[in-house]
Amino acid sequence: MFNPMHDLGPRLKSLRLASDKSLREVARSLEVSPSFLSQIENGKSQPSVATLYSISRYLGVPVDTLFAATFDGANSTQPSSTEVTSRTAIDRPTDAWDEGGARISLVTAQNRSLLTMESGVRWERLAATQESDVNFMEIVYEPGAGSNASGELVVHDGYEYGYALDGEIEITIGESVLNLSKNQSIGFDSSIPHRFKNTGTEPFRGIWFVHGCHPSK
Amino acid sequence: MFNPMHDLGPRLKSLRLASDKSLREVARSLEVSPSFLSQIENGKSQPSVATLYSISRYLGVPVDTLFAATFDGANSTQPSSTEVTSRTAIDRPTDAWDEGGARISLVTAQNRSLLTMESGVRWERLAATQESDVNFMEIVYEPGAGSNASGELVVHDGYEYGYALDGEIEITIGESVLNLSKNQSIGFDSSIPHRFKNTGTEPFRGIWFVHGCHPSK
DNA sequence: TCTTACTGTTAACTAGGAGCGAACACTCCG
DNA sequence: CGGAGTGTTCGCTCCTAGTTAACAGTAAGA
Repeated sequence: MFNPMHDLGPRLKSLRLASDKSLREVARSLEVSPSFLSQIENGKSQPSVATLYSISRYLGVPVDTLFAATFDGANSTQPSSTEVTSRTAIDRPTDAWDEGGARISLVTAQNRSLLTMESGVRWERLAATQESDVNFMEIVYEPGAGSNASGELVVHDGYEYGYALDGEIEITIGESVLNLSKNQSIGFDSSIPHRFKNTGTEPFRGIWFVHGCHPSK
Repeated sequence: MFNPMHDLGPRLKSLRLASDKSLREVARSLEVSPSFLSQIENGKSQPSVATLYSISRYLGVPVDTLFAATFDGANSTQPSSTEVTSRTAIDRPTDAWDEGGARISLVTAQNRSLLTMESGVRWERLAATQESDVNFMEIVYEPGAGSNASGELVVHDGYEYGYALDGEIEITIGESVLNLSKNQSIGFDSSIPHRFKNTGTEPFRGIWFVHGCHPSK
């Protein structure tokens, strides 16, 4: 299980050193004891929320940046050890449909192109334009359904954007696992290994936008 | 002395309510007792840093936005607490917001950046990623509102994609005038002169995706 | 009406750790 | 040799994070 705190102390320490402040100096300003500050920096103790807040404010750093994997920070989540998946199923939505070719494309619920996967995942194309490396679609994940059966993470070029219409879905991106629920939206760099899984009891429905951004094309 | 925590509970509560979750449901997911969560929400108790972190991650909100006064300084991470801007008119949504810069960006109804135009048009940013020429947003056109007051057609680079959530909107693209209504979607080449206008009696709400595709950047 | 299953809230309690002071070992300077 | 910095560790106290249990209220059946 991932612990967001395991790196907090060292980060605080390096921040303090970077601003060239002594431990006692900081302690005095924050009205805590030097010993306690030391314990925090060495992970031997953990501050209360109020203390953490005052420390981070003193150091001029948003609290979120102090956590190991902040989902909205500019953190360097690397592909690292994650192996790339097999291409049996369709990893890249961009490959899913033939080119549309229209300059304008209006789609109703009735005339959508439908793509059903065996795993309880459905994609319905929401627009068919000339752009080949773009996919605008409604996706449905039945309860228990996941990006791919094996549960591996997926990597591809470009960016991905989603908006949740109904239900809830668990999204794993790099180190972070987060839940997207109704009216929430997300955007992320698809080169970070990711996976979706509906862990709930009702179907998840969302508007999805995936584009490959290959300027050379 | 200013206490950053004095408003934390209510904020958590409103966020939970907004995502339509029961107190017990959240408590179960976070593996804390419902009673404790209630105490936190009512300011009768304060969470540990770890608990606060898991709560905020569960609700999809950066920790910093939970504090009453996010400190000033150039390094405030996120759009955080809905900043309201008002500008005369912006033709190209791509120019609307500053760069977000995150590789992953989760946005809830509460922490969206909001952009209000006087003409009854509202844009709420749904994701702030590193991509500069991309905009993923929820747009609202009040009855009678149009792309711009004068009713001129707009031209810009790239493509535009939309999905109608509520209401109906009249879209003029080149020679064609078409109506987009609930659950319908559209995609078109933005270099064709276009214009939106809500000719109905109820507000139009939609998910919009605009990208400029300027490889030269 | 009387259950059953939710909702959120409060009281009483406990165990663990937030935070302290004091002593520690070290370096640099006069 | 002081003294004045630096950061670290030990042992303790007391507060509070987090618990269980009971509470009151509402909505849906039977």
